[in-house]
Amino acid sequence: MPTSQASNRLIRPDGAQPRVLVVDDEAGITDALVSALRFDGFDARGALTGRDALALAGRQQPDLVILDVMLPDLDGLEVLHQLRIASEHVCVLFLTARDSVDDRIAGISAGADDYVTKPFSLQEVLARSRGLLRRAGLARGKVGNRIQVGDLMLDEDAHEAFRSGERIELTATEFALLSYLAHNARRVLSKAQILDQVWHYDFGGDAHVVELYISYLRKKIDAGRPAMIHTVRGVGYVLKPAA
Amino acid sequence: MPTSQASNRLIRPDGAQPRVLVVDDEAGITDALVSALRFDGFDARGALTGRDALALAGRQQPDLVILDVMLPDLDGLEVLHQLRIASEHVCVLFLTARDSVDDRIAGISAGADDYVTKPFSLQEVLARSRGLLRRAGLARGKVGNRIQVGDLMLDEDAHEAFRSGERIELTATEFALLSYLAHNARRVLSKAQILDQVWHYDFGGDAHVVELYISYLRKKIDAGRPAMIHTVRGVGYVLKPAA
DNA sequence: CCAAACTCTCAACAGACTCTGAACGTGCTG
DNA sequence: CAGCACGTTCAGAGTCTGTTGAGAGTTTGG
Repeated sequence: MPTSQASNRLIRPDGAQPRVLVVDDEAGITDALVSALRFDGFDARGALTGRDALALAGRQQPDLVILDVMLPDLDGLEVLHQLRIASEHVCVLFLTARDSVDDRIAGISAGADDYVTKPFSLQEVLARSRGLLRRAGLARGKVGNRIQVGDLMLDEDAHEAFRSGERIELTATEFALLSYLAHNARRVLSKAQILDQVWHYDFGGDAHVVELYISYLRKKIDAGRPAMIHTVRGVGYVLKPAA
Repeated sequence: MPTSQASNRLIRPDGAQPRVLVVDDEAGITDALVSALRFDGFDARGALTGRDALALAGRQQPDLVILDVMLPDLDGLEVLHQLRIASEHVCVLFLTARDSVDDRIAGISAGADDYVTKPFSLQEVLARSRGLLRRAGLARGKVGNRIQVGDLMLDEDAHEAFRSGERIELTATEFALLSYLAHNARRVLSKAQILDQVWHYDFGGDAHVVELYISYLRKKIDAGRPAMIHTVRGVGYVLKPAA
C-alpha cells in the first residue's frame, strides 16, 4: 500500500538502508508499520514480543527501534534498557496510549528519543522516524527535512509550505496530506491509500474526507496557478510539477 | 525527544565530538541523559556502577563525567577521586539530591566543577555540560555561550536575553524555555517535547504549563514587535526570525 | 520572619479545525 | 441523449485546541 520515495531516502554511511525494528503485540500495527517503512526505503523487521525483539535486535543491529510500551512478556521499558546496553547508538521511538502521563514520564526517564501516541497515522510515524535518523546522522548530507516537487517546497521541520517562494498557510491535516502526496509525487494514490496513511488508523469515516481535503488543498496550492493536484477518475489523485 | 543543534556544537581540538561519561545507578536517568547528550552532539556513554564507570573511563578517556553522588558500590566521591588521579583534566558534573547540603560541600571540596540537583531537566544538564566543556577549552572558537536568532540574542552564561539590543527580564523557567526554542529555531517543537526537555523529569503536570509560559514569553519577547514565537496548531510551537 | 517573586492550577472564553450532509457538476455508458 | 456514478463544493454543527486572567501555594531573598 505505501509507496517508495527515492528522492528523500536516508542512507547509512556504509551505503545500506537504515535498519528499523518494529515491536508491538498487535500484529496489525506491526505489519502496517513494517510495510510502510519498507516502501519508504527502510530495511524493516517486526517482532510481537519483547523476547523476540531482543533476539532480533542482536542479529539485525537496528538503527531505530519503534517500541510499544505495553508488551505481553517484557515491559517495553525493560526492552529499551536491554537494547541500550547491547547497542548504544540505537534510536528509540515509543508508542504510548494517549494521555498516559505515566508512560510519558517512564519513557523520558528510560531514554526514549521521541514518542507517538496511539492512535497514530502511518505518515506521522514515518515522519518522526525520518527525523530521528536524520538527526542521528544517518541522513544524506542535507539541511533540514525538505522535499521539493516542481515549484512547491515543503519544510517538514518547520511545517511550512511554499509555492514559487510564497508561503502557504496549511492546517495540520492539510499539511499531512500534502506531505504524503509530495513524497509520492507523480504517482497516483487511491483514496483508500490516502485514508490509511494520513488519517488515524481507527478513523471510522469514509473516503469523503479525502475529497474534501483535496478540495481545500487545491484552493490553497493551485489557486490561480497551473494545477499540480490532478484527479484520475476512478483511481485517485496525483501531485506533479505543473507542466 | 532531544534534538540536534549543529550550530552550537562543541568540537574537540582533534575534530572529534567531546566524550561524556554518565554514571547513575538509576538506568532511567542514565539512559535519558546519554540519549539527550548524544542528540546534542556528544559522544556519550553510560555506566550504572562506580566500578563500571572507572573501567569505562580508562578506555573512553572522557572529557566530562556526569556523576551521581549516591552509587551502590563505590561512593561517588571516591569515584571522582580515582578519576582525577587517572586523568587530571577531566571535568566533573555532580548529580546530588535536593537539599543535601553535605553533598554539595563534599562535592566541591572533592574537586567537582559544578553540580545539578535532582530532579533536573535535560536542558539544565545539557547547558551545564556545554558550559563546563567550553570553559575547559573544548569549544569551537567562540566567545561566551551565545545564541542568536534574528534580532533575538541569548547569553546563556549571563542568563540574559536581548531583543534588538534591548535587555529583557526573564524568570528562570522562561529563560530555559526560550533557550530550548532558540537552540531549535525554525523547527516546530511539540508540547510533549518541550515538557520533556525543559521541565523536571518527575514533573507530573500536563502540557498546559507550556502554553502558559509561551504566553508569558510572548508578552515579553514579542510585545509590540514582529512576532517570533508562532503557534502551529495541532503540532506545537516554533521560534523563528521575524519576517 | 516577612515580603516579593515565581510557578503552577483552575476556569472561562474564543476561535480554528474537522467532519457530516446535501446539493450541484461533470463525465462516462448504454 | 438519458441516466447514473463519481467527484466537487458549500454550509454549518460540534469538538477540540489554544489563550488568557485570577489566584493559591511555594520558594527566594532581604
